[in-house]
Amino acid sequence: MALSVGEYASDGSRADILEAAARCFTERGYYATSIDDVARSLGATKGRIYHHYPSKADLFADVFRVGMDMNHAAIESARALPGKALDRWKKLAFTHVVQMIVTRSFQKVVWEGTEMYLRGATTPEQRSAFAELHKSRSRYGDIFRQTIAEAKREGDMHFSNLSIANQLMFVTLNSPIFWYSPQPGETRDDIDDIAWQVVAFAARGLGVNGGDF
Amino acid sequence: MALSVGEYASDGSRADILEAAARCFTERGYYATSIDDVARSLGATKGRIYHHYPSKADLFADVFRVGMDMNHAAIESARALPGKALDRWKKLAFTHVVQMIVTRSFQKVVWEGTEMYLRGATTPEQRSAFAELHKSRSRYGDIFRQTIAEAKREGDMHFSNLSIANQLMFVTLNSPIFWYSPQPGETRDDIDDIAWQVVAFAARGLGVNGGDF
DNA sequence: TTGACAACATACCCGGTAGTATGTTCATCA
DNA sequence: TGATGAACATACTACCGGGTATGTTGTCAA
Repeated sequence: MALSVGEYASDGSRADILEAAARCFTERGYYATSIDDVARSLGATKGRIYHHYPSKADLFADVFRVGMDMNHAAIESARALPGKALDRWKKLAFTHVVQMIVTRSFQKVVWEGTEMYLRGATTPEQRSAFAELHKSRSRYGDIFRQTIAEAKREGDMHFSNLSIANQLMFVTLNSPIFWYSPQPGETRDDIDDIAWQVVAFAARGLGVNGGDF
Repeated sequence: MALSVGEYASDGSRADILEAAARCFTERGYYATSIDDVARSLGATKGRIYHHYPSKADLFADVFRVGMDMNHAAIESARALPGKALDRWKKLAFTHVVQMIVTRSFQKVVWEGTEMYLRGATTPEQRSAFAELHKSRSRYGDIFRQTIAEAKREGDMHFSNLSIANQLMFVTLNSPIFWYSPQPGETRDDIDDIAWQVVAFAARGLGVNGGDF
């Protein structure tokens, strides 16, 4: 079950800042977003943000952290589901895609933060904080990776190279952060329908037989 | 057949600048890349770059343009191939993926440029130049979109929503720009093998029967 | 030989932005 | 009720980076 941002902020006042920051970073990216932009979108000034966060990078990292925490929490119940790995994967994948859609801002920050870390675009001080976040993201990714490896051993998936298959799966499941935009009058069922199409594409891509479910 | 960057630069001297700019923009992104960075990676100074390009945005746009021109040229021979749409798509998709791998720097700029245009992060002056580039990219995308639509009519593909399927296909075929990195001692065959795995994933995702080819 | 221009390098300006130092207001509690 | 500190706003500084203005060097043509 998805929780609100407030549940992951260290206090209530930070929640608003986090959401505003997530929106700004998503729309313009890290470097093109100024602290004044975030403050303006809150109807406030820099003072408010610097009172809660020591630097722009720390604010960004906190959005990253909350995004990952929400992801871990969302798949918690599906992680240890008994039965076939394929069924567990379907549940995990669907939950993940819905999460990409409904918490899109935070997930784009997770994406950008990961890219920043991987290309080493961080100062030494921030590097350790980013390393921790990246480990959290790796643990999350490994859950999926191990699940599809198991599903392959059980004969329910057919792909040749695990690493490549894993990359293709993730890029597919993550892709709504790039192309999804909320439509007026859209219901939860509409989102579920989109999510299933994404999961179906990934499932077939991974070599699941009769992938239309 | 892929041509070198020099073929697309308006003169020889610009080619080096374009390649250096593509590398820098790819590694750090548009905003985090300074003109001095590009100049330094050339062993030169700003003067050289501003002698050939009026602004940073124009340089970026030219990298974008060259990237798209290379893509159009690469699929030229496969565009009007006779026979089934599915076979045409396989050729197009494979060519595209190889292109993403071997011209990775330029393609990441195309990606970022498209995102910048779509979220309107451009000044009014640049907007018209970017609009032209975006149209070029749309024409390119439509070739694939029409091909999979035709393949579906011919009963060789099975997906529910064309727009979503198209997005998922493209994000899959483009994904090497995010996760591929050249390995020491890698041959053209190795790259072809990776490309086929990507195409196979996309083909199965689009509902091609017996997608292992 | 010289003048003219391309192809740069150097030196400088200036706006924007991260970060800081210093108010100001309000609630809480001894 | 006065003192204290949290939660901000305001005012300021320092620096970085895009862009420009001005040298400098080599080449080539007349």
